[in-house]
Amino acid sequence: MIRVLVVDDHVLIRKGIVLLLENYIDIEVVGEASDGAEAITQAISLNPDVILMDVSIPNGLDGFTATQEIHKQMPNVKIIMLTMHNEVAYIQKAIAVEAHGYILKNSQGGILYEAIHAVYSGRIYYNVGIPQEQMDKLFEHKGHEDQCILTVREQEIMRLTVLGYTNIQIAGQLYISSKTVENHKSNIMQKLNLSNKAELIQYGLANNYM
Amino acid sequence: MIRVLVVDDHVLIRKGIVLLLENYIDIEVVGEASDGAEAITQAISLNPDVILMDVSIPNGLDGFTATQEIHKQMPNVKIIMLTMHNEVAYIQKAIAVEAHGYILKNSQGGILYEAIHAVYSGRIYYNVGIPQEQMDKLFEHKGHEDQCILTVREQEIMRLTVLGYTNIQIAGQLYISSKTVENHKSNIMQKLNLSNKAELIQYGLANNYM
DNA sequence: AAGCTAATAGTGGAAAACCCCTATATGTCT
DNA sequence: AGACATATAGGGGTTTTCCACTATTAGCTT
Repeated sequence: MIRVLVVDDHVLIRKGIVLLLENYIDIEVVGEASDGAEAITQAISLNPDVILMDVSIPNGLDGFTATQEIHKQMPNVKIIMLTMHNEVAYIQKAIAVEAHGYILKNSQGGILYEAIHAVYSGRIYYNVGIPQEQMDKLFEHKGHEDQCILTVREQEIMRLTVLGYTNIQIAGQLYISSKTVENHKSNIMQKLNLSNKAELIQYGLANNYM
Repeated sequence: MIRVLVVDDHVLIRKGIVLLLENYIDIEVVGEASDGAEAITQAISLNPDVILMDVSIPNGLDGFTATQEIHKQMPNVKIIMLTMHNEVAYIQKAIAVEAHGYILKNSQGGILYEAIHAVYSGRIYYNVGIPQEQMDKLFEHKGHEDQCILTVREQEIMRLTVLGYTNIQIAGQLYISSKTVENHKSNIMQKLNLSNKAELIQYGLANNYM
């Protein structure tokens, strides 16, 4: 019997997942939590085998941070990140906090079951919509890329880009050349493994560069 | 027996909702759809009593637009918007497209059941986290909505623009020409008296077009 | 029937962004 | 001293936006 804790702030979704898991006789949902803090206390008191952790839970403590914290306190618990985003930045973060699994909310129910069994057996299970070779790279870069932090200048560029300013406008505000702005942008994209402007913007929005 | 169609792009969530509804003997889930276009075809072929419609479904045709379209073709079908956002802008949109219900994904399961019964009986059921008086105002302003001067299409363009997509990407998502996207953008700028893209983006961000 | 709005699509030229490079100055760490 | 990171800037070519127009169709309203 695999004992599972389900963490998601949306009651409907949480209940749905719980019902889904009830179909499997070898899985038992032992608890639910709706935010990061609750996830941590529940993890400690229930000592589950596997935690299904939504990424975007509210109240400051997001799924990644909660995962890090739980890892520290209970190194044997396996954690699967559950998210709607299959963007590289999110996957990278999941790898950084050493989540054992990562699956999308638009996976089939069976995937969820597979993932739980995989991480329970000590395997890594990332079911994402990007090619395997790119995944390999992400895992390789894990060690020497502690947090993939942008420099102060890059953060400024990110912020102004999210706000819709053109390279020339940004250059004007920072008293530099628009070519330099271009370079910063492409450095940012490389660092974060983003492949186009939309991903850059959406990363910026998701990370409050506004 | 109330016949329900469930529309959500995330399989896990959709299956969860279906399982949740299976607990009620007077409700039957007759179909599922994962995007706006599918929702419309399913609605026509299945003729459900109630549609549970996620707001943020992909492929251009969002839940609001799909709702409008279904209203046109099948005026007797009741539609409940299902969303994670309790922001006024979304509620306003729901009222504008005359959705019969609006509930948050972090409602209890019972709320879902209540909402389905309410709209099936011809009532309006908005379960949102804002005070009643503000809701009343929103409903009052429905007719003479001087506030939201953007058309539904323009709102879509605005949203995708804020998210950083290029004209060509937006065109691809909405199955129109990039020239049309350009025109919508310039119409938006004229309507809102904005003079460049940065102002457009910042207006969009401030008004939750994300 | 005439007028209006929304949505669609086009032309053509100027401006800007994007992409792949190279390059320099200035730090800091080992 | 050498390696590395950061911030700066440019060349040159391709793609995309931006802008100011025109135009057509469908669906309303008066």
